Amino acid sequence: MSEQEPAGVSEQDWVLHVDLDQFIAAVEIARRPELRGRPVVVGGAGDPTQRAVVATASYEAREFGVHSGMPLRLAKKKCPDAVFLPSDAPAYEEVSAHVMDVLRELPVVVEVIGWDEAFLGARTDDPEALALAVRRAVKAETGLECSVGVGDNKLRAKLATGFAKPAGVYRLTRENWVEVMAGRPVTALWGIGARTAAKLASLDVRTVEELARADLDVLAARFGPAMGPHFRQLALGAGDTNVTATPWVAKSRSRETTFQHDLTDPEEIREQVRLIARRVVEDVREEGRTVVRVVVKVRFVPFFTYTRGVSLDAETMEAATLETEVIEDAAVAALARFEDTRAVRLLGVRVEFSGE
DNA sequence: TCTGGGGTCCTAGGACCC
DNA sequence: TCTGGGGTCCTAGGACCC
Repeated sequence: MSEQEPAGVSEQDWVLHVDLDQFIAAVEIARRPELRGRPVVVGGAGDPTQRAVVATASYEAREFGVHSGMPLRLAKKKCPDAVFLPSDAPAYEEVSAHVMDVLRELPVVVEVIGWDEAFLGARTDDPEALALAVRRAVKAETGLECSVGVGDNKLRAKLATGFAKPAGVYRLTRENWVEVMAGRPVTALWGIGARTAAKLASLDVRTVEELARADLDVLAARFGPAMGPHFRQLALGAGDTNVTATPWVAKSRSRETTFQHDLTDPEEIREQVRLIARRVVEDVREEGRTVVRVVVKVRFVPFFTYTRGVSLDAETMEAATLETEVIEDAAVAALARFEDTRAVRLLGVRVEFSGE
């Protein structure tokens, strides 16, 4: 008893990544139990004849090849018997907030990174036990299943969750990184998508292992001084370990609309931009932040997307915080910088805030 | 695969300055 | 006016993520 307890000697810092399983579909099924076991597809207004895409498909719908980002029309073709539901953002936000509160009850630092995802920072000698405690608490308090990745940094924890799904726990660290990841395609990494993968393939780099061995100068020449070396770091499994509970502050806020029918009348296009600008102003009015720039996005038929922006001078900025019309006028001024007369399928307005 | 909506970060090129 | 070299800021586009 005289010996001092070697407190903390066997403990180390861990990053856990929690991801709710088929979150949006799960929320819908929770409030309509009769949907359990059926293919459920949530997205847009819930009408598969409209221009919209899948937000989330239930596991049953995924069996038919339906997945996030797929046009509803195509989802309907692949799975005619699926139940199509409209996306109900406020409902998901509410459930999400509840889940995050449950996580904050645990002895961890919670960093929210999306509706259905969070990193947890913890000091423990048994991260799997903690992960199971997370799963039990979320299930008990919200009825939702989640998967938990255990890692020695954020990248590995995030990727581990993919192997944990559904409703499981998986550990990915420097110990098993090579064994698990080396042979996988580079798109398995968080931050490398199809475009980058295609460019890498032209350098004869296709797997994680090949990227880890790739020449730094070649990568830098192809992808720039920051991204090139960054990609190789990803392939080595290197990543940030800092989990912070500091609330996220948006740098910009936007709204955009894809029209069911293309717009061709310039007057109507201006009116729609004003309407969208007003919606953005409503979103941000309460926050009282200084808007420094207003950017309009136009997607012409068939799918050419451009942006034009106007920066506000000091005087206008001051007025903008008080007068919604100032933002509207700025948006119309930005729109006027487009010279195209092609039909428009999407309009968007984004406001950027000052750095303070 | 006729391709949503809301965000972030990086890069390239031009303007401008010394 | 045949014309360097650097630094910084701004803008638009691209890529990625959920």
